[in-house]
Amino acid sequence: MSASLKDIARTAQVSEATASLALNGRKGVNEKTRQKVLDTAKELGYVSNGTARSLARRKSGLIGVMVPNISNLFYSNLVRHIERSLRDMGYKMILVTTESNINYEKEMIRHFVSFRVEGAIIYPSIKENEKPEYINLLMQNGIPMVFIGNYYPGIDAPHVMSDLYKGVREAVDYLYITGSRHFYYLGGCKSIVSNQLKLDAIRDYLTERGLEFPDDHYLLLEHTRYENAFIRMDALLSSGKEVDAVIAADAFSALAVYNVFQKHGIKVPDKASIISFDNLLYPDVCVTRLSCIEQDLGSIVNCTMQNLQAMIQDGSKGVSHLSPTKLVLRDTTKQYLAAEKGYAG
Amino acid sequence: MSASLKDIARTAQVSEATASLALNGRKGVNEKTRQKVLDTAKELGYVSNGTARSLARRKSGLIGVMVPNISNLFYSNLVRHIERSLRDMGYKMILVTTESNINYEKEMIRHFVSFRVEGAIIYPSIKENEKPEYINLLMQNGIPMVFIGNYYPGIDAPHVMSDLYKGVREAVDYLYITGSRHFYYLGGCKSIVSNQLKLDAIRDYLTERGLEFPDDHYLLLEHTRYENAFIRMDALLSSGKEVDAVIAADAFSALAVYNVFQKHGIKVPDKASIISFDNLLYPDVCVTRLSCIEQDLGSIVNCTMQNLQAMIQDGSKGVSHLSPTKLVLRDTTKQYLAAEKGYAG
DNA sequence: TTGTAAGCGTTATCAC
DNA sequence: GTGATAACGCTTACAA
Repeated sequence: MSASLKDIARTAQVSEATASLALNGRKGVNEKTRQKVLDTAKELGYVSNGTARSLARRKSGLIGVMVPNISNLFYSNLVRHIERSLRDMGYKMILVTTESNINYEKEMIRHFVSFRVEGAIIYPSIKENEKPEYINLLMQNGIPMVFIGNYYPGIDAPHVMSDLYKGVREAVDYLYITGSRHFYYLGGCKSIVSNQLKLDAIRDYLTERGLEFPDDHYLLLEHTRYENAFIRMDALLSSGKEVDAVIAADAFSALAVYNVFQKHGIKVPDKASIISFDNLLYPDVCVTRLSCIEQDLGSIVNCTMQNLQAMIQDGSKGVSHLSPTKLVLRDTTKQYLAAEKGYAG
Repeated sequence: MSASLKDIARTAQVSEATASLALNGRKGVNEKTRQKVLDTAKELGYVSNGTARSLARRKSGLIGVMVPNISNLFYSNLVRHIERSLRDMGYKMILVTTESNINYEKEMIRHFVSFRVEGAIIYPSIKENEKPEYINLLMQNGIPMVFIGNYYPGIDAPHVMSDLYKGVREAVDYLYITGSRHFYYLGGCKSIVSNQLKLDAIRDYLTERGLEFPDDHYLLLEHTRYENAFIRMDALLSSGKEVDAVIAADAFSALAVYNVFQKHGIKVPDKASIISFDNLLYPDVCVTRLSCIEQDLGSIVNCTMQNLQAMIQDGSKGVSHLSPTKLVLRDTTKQYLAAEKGYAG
């Protein structure tokens, strides 16, 4: 069906070996023969068989990238950054998604191993993942991996992510200074490290100020999305609870919160403030211009890549890294002190 | 480094052949030997080498999927649908993006061929693509392909996409009936079929009604996104042009248009209507609840998959299909006649 | 039921 | 510079 090296060799009247050398631009082959080989290759529409090459070279030129899904702007932007780096580095990407399903995640790890990726970048998202040891399959097969955005405790691999604890503390500090006292957090399961870090940051800060952060101020969102957030928040306000600060794990739930405040006649930011994560939606298309904790995808990806490259080349262990976040203040937080603290608008 | 079939064979004291048969669940192998093989495989942490398997079987189990990018909700949703189907069908997906760069697109086609994908699903996005023949590389290598969402004229492959012409006509009809006379279209380059279809639909309808649709009523957006749309629209209104109907190629530019109308004190939908494509953003998080032409991703993907499967199995040619769109009326169009025409809110 | 051996399409190590 | 030839790790006739 498709032309093989053998076909080229036969047509160009050289051995397969020379044909291979010529096609791979190796030195030590007569310029004329090279030209002949290249010409017949083009003529026959030859495309080298990557499968066979991977096998022979014991190198696939592939990097596995695993994210929960790509219909989420955060992940898709992350992937875009990764893809660009990978292109620059001369790798091809194998992108897979897990839908936060542990069986898919396991399957995809095997997929990576099966195709002998040279490295793996993994965004972990399985909650209550008691035994994430299946991840070790990579290392057992000599495949370097780095966690991005999050990590599974107990797995001996470096992680590169935002300094969420610090970022949330900074946000809580700003909210506290501007008068908020009744804090709520809307987000995912705390068995996931990133959520735990955010909760800890809130609780620690408030505790230091002699305030409480009761368990029921943590609204667990199964899918941290609009409807769910709206319903939970609406119920909360209808029950008469006082709430003047909400930190939401994503923009859609934050906007849901805003709409609920509107519905209940609570002025934002006068009576209540909202801070969300990420800064990926055009602020001007939204019902309100959200204040948010922006993550530096570029730096996260850069650091991940450096790690991975070092691990692949030197066989080094790699080193975890926390990337600073940036508090972006817009219309869902009070303006008080904004200038002095140096927060960007 | 990683255990191979040979290792298993040696440890389990059988030949490689039997080990292979056992691992692949083939019949004709003693239950005891099978168990022994399976056990040692698990023990050694064996993962079969997909590269070698592809080579030996002359089948990769891979389907190539190519989209312009994944940071766009339309594409990422499309991919999510595709991925699910592929999983059900037992294929693995190789997802690549082109950033609408013709060199990347060519490179990725070769990538597909190189790894001998069993089929390819391609969302074409290169404008002014004079010579899209490089796409034929797939067919030349016996790889069935189907265009999704759009197509390159002149390439002999089926396409599955929305019936954009009909969808836009329906929208224009609604706008006309509700009083609009000065139509504008904001979107991508008309060298791309999908844009051409939309423009034709508008022009044809208006011509039939004895109205004009001058060339400068088509605002070409390089990247059909917020800022660009805002600037163009703002300039237009500032120049004093009358505009009472805008069809925008995506939600972000539609929302930009809305903001521009607001800025100029033009009431939407009283004085001007806006209809965008896609229905992927929660309407309630936006500055206004957009009316839109919704595409049926599910049906597009289903049809694509059926085509591809038939082409792979029977070697059939595949057949193009246009999937109906749905006009969703919300707050950027007048309510007149909405009920009678049976349009959903 | 099991083993032998010939591929699959490359690359890499040698001689020549 | 070039050409045999042996890997690479698996599948699959065909024998045994």
